[in-house]
Amino acid sequence: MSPLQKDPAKSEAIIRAAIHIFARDGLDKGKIADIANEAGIGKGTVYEYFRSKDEIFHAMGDTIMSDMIDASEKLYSMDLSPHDKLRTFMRMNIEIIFEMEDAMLIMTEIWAQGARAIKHGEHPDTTLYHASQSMKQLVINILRAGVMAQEFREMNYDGVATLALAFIDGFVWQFMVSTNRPAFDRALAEGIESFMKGLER
Amino acid sequence: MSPLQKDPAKSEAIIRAAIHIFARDGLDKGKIADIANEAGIGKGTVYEYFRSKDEIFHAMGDTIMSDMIDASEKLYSMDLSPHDKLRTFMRMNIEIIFEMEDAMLIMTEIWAQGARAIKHGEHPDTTLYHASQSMKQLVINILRAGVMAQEFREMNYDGVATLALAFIDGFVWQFMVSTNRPAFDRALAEGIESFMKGLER
DNA sequence: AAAATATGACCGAACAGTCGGTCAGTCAAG
DNA sequence: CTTGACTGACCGACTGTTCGGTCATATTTT
Repeated sequence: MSPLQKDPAKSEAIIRAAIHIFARDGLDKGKIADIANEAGIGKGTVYEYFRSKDEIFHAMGDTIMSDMIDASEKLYSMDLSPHDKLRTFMRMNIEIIFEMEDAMLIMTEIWAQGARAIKHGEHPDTTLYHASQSMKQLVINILRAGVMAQEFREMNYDGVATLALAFIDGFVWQFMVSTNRPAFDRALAEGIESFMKGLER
Repeated sequence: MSPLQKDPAKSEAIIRAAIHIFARDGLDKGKIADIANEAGIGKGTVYEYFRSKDEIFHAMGDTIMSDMIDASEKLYSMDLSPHDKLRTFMRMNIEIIFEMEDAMLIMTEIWAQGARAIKHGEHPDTTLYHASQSMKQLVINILRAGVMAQEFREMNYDGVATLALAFIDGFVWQFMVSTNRPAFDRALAEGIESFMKGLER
């Protein structure tokens, strides 16, 4: 289950290649052969580092999510008023996700798989679940600080945090099929303002 | 390209079966044989009605999107104040999408495919594109009426409409991996209130 | 130092399972 | 008898995984 040992640099190269290939071709259509090729190694070698295609999915998901959480936590620890922190958090999160274009497409598929697993009564991928919980907690902390500081109105924290995350997800989502970048930027600015306005006292 | 003729009832049965099977197993893993079986016909007969698996995807996408737009337009034509109409529109849209659980999972994959197509410089599935445009237009119409009636503040319509749709998408999205229905309902109520508050004059 | 030996990372040809799509034949209707 | 809807056994392309063998490097022996 845990990644096999050997050269960790090669293991990373495989993950990097996998992210590129799977984003381009999809989780099912992406071929191990192409990943090996992109990583500059033989097909057989991939199996020296990962037991199966599925294990690559998981390792890839872990990498992506921890990158995302790291970036969020960096934002979170910036020294800003709750108001500015939340505004920045949302804008930058969207931009980070957007820059990780490849990762974004993969997360979409993994998320869909998770939803399917839940429908089947199975356990969803726990990495994904924990990541989204920890993102929500970050937002709740900002909101709570804002209410303390009397910058925001009283609110149901969980509800507003869900709104904020829904907003982030949804915007990225919409963006994926948007070809008009300037219009998107304007929409984002207005969207954030409108959201912030809903938090005023 | 257009669906072959013959018995239209059977054609619909195939689409219905396809929606169920593809939602359960994913677009790639879903087997034609299973669809045929679920529709109560032989595998070969499927190919009397559709030329390929891909043509089934398209027909299925068309069916789902037109169902969704029909439902939205019904909401849109209700006789309510802009304020109530928007609130209702958002809540009911989320509930509609949520009830079409199978469709939701399929749309996710089709959307991801569209995003991939755009990245490749190809044309995305036009059905999806037009559908999302027409949803946005519906929201813009409501917003504009609200500003006319002095119920809403002045705003950038496109931006706020994008926010509203992002909110709907994102909420559904979050919900797909949520197992706690009551908490979700509370979050939804708070989310909508917060959103509406952002539109006040 | 040089030769002999051992190690294990690396490789890609071959294998085996899976499905989308085909088609020769069956069957029912007119 | 003719037509055409229907069927499922079959084909072949595709690709995840395996595995026997290669080779660069490290270690031991002489």
